[in-house]
Amino acid sequence: MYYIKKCPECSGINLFVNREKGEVICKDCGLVVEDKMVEFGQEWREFEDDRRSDRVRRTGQPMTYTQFDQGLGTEVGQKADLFALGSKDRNKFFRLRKWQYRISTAIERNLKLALAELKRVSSYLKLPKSVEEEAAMIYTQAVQRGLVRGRSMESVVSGALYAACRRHEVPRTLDELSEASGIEKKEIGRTYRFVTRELGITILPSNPADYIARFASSLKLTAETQSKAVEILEEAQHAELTSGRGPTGIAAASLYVSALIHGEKRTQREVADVAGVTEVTIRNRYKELLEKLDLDRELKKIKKKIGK
DNA sequence: AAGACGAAAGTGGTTGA
DNA sequence: TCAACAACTTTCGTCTT
Repeated sequence: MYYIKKCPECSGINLFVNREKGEVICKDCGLVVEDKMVEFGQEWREFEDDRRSDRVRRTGQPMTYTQFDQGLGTEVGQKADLFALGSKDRNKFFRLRKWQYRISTAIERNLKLALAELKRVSSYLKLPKSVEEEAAMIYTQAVQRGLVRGRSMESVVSGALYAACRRHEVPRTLDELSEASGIEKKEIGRTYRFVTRELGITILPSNPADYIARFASSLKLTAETQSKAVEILEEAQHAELTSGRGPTGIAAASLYVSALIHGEKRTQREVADVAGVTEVTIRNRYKELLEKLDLDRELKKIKKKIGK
């Protein structure tokens, strides 16, 4: 086996190996560099001529939520079963099958459409397969619990994706989801909260550090600046400047300061744009950072250097 | 002229009575 | 269910480079 050191897509250095899923993910751009290294976690094999149903159900694997019926279908009987029934039971049989058909086709139709949309948005954002899979699972559960009723399918898809991103620590901002899906930001936020609450999905508060790599690369900042930003961030967390604040704002401010220190100045506007916050927020965080962590020293040093 | 800074008013969400 | 509240945004005027 060989090791990839740089992301072929964006040349980022933040490659992340997920052993369970057998994936290498670039944390900068979300590209799945290699997702078929080894198929971990799968004990299912094609054995000679077992009947399909036996095989499928022995372990329940492989099962994928990105297929509309998860690779498992349920049917009420086959035509052949009819011959075994009397006429009373035959009516019952037809009724049941009709209901089954109605319910399952409604859900399946919905899932087919929704999963197509989900894949579209996911590939637009270059999300790793594992995230897509998780989002599909969340969506499927949402449909089965009837949570889509009264909401647009697309918004639930976006909400599921957003939740999946958070859980996999490759967060995208609501703005990015919004751009990719064409759904309003607040709508995505609303359904996201609703769905996670109803399904009892717990989401850790997102860590600002997860955003740093991506923001830094779209601002074309060096690796040193990036790691300095992470340091600043950690200090900030230690000084309890982070709780209750929007993670993107903090990530943006850390990057801004770090860029100043390393003489790679970016304007507040540039940083604000990639982070999806306003300059004002950056200023506020920035001010707090300067007050609490005496970064003044470092900044003054830099100023002197430039002054020469 | 562009960027940085800060004040003031508005928005949407959370919380606690 | 409503009001208070904190974070964040929008807008705009002023200062700095």
